[in-house]
Amino acid sequence: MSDWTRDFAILDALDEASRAQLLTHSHAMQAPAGTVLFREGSPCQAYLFLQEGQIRVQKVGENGREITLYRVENGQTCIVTTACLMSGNDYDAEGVAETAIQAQALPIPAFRQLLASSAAFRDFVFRAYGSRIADLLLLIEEVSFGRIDQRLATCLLQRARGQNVLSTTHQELAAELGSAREVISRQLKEFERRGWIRLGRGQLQLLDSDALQQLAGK
Amino acid sequence: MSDWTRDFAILDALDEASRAQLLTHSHAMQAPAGTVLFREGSPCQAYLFLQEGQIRVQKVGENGREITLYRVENGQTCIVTTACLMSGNDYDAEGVAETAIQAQALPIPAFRQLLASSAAFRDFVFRAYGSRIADLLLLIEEVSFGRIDQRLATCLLQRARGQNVLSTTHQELAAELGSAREVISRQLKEFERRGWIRLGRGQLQLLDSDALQQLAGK
DNA sequence: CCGAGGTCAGTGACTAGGTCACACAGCGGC
DNA sequence: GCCGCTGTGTGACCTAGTCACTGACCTCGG
Repeated sequence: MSDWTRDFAILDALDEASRAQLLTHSHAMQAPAGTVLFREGSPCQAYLFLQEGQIRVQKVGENGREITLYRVENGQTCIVTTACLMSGNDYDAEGVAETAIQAQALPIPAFRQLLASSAAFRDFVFRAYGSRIADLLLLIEEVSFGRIDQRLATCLLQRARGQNVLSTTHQELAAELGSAREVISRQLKEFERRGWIRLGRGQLQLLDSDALQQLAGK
Repeated sequence: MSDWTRDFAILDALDEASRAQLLTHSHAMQAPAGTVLFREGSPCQAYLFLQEGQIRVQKVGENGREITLYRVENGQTCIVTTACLMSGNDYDAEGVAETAIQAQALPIPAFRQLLASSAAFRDFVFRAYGSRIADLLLLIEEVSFGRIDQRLATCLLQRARGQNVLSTTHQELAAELGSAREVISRQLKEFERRGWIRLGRGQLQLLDSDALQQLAGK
């Protein structure tokens, strides 16, 4: 068994006994892209350390509209899972693997035990948890008070990550922002009219990132 | 010093040593109604057990619009505070005493120490924390996908708590829901037109709670 | 190669909700 | 009574979401 804990920078401070516990009690798991890892109402069984891939956590409304709450990436853990573990409630959001994923799962009893025995582990868990709450509050602020064009611009820049072509559908962007496909289509059309982007089926090219940046940062 | 820990049902399971620690390290504090307990950017210094009164935690947008995130009531603790304590970040929301409050404050070092030494204390903290996350997710869902008339109806019933007259302004209701005063005024007018409520300056009377209930529960 | 069916995007008409500007009513203090 | 403050009402306008429908492109099977 390789010592995957070394890949989690924040576990550096972990004492050797706790590290050993973590290694013996956790088990590797993987899932292909598209797997629904949990949905609303599922019970929560293990604490997850994500080693490879990306998980999108979202809320789905009755009318079918979706909104992405946050993403879990390499070396992170899932806050909703943590919340469920700690409160003992079922999941109240949905988690989907966006790419193939590779993770380590730590079952509840071992999780509780480690939480009790290791200050460093507690610190890791809490720090991750606390900073995600901040993200959720920010999301509430944006959804409540933000403009959709601004949020869309931000979203495009985030997804592009320096690249200037990104492959995605209007529907996906809408689900990301909790908006409707038509609204996104119209906004993108407007961006194109202004010469900021070029639209294509299933993809879109950034022509003027600076303009987007300026809109996003307003 | 009276043993206020007895007032917190969930602290029942606390062992005597931890209880004694809690008592010696915490100090009483109070504040009159309207006090701003913390705002965005304030550092967080203590874990709070609210003994008396009510705290509203809200986000304030740039344009001055507000939205209530949740309330802390008798015998509860403040999740954002917990999050800040655990992650070490500053507050990213604002807390206002809605009534005069009486609380016990537990400074960070003692908080961390108790978290380390007492499983029961950990359980208390986590359980409170986890269930509040669920509230936040629900709020995101409502703000993103919910209808304002429905949310307003729910809000009226909650505030009324069985009474049929409640004293509040349209502005306050708007701040509660993260909406605009005019929107709330118009909705209330519509409710009145339907004979569900009667409007008065600074107050409002519920005439047909059942109708509101039905709208709220749809 | 062609057509069927699926996915993706575009569009007009309409509704819900938020913004702005302003009028006016109730109410307390002088 | 008059002033000034707070709370409410309202019309015009704008942004965002909904609904219904069209057409473009893509793949796959015949």
